Amino acid sequence: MGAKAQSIREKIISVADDLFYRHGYNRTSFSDISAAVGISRGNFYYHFKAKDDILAAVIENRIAIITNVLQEWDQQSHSPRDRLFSYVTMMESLKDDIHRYGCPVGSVCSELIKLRNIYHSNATEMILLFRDWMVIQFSNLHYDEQKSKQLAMHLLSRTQGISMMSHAFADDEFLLREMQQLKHWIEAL
Amino acid sequence: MGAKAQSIREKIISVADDLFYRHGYNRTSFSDISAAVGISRGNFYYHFKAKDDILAAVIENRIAIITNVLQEWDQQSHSPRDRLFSYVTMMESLKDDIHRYGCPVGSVCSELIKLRNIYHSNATEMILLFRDWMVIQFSNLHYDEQKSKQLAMHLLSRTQGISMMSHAFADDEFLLREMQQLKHWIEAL
DNA sequence: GTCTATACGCAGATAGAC
DNA sequence: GTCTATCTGCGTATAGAC
Repeated sequence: MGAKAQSIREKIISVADDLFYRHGYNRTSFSDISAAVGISRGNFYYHFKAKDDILAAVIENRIAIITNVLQEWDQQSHSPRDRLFSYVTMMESLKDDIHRYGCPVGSVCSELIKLRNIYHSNATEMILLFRDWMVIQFSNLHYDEQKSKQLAMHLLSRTQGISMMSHAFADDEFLLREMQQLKHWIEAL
Repeated sequence: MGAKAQSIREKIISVADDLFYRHGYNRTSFSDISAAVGISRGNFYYHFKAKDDILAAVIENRIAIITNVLQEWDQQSHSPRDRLFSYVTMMESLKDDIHRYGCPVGSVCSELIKLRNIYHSNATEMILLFRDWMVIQFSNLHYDEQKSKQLAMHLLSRTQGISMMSHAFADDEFLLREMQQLKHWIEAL
């Protein structure tokens, strides 16, 4: 960490992450990744034995990033409501990307589940990071464990649905309007 | 219509529809479809020139089916609320399939958008059939056109999110609980 | 109409030179 | 470590026999 330049391996991961998100895992070939990184296809296998290995590294990397973000939100605010607001605010700030490519977490998960990829459970684990974090926030709002879990699943399904519809249709106002509703929902809890 | 036996063409369409839904468009090969239909791969091209042609036919077929369903709901009830209930009830009855394979409409749409498939707009048209029908129901509940459209998009995004989360996680109660909430939401309109 | 045989291209993966 | 050359398998698509 703190290195001036990314290692090749790190560069592959960040490029692959971007391409997996924008084009999907299946549509992203070794040629695509190696061309974007600026290395030959053959060189690839020095760093990763197989395509799934890159996927595993990408997911691992994302899990680390998500974990860090959740910690930051915890530090930035001690009110459960404000923390939940941070999540919604993040989704708002991603609105252009979501509109173009879908939810960064959800779209990859959906694809991997359908592909029956061996790492699909690693992918869904990303969502579970958010869910478990949300459960804590709702618990701190004095809901019991069962209810907190239900509320977390509800909030996640809301944002997933909003992302999907925003991705499928060109309605600029839609995402922001729905996120505003979610903020009111959080306030009223 | 009313034929005792499906034509080969019709059988290909219904088999392809099923496989596209359960395994996704990309993962479904000509071999898969022809094996399921019981014909040779070569024979395939007598009925459809290319894979995209089957997709187009599948979507066209679905659009016809959806149109019929919406008409049925219109005939079965004259109350806008009851009609909207029909939609939610349908989603409830599909809960096992949704859990296993995702929303029959949404999952294919999401995939085709990501694939940048030329027929992705035909696919999203399926969702628009539902949306426009919902807009009529909300209008009949005396909402203005803009608000009706927003409510329709809201309802669709809710069901899409519920489908996605139900598909991603093995929570049997989740879908039914959320659909119940949607019914309350419709009642309170 | 339905079949078999085959062409073609692409993506994943390997071997070996440098 | 990075490259070029090459292999293999699969999926789409075509040709032509029956």
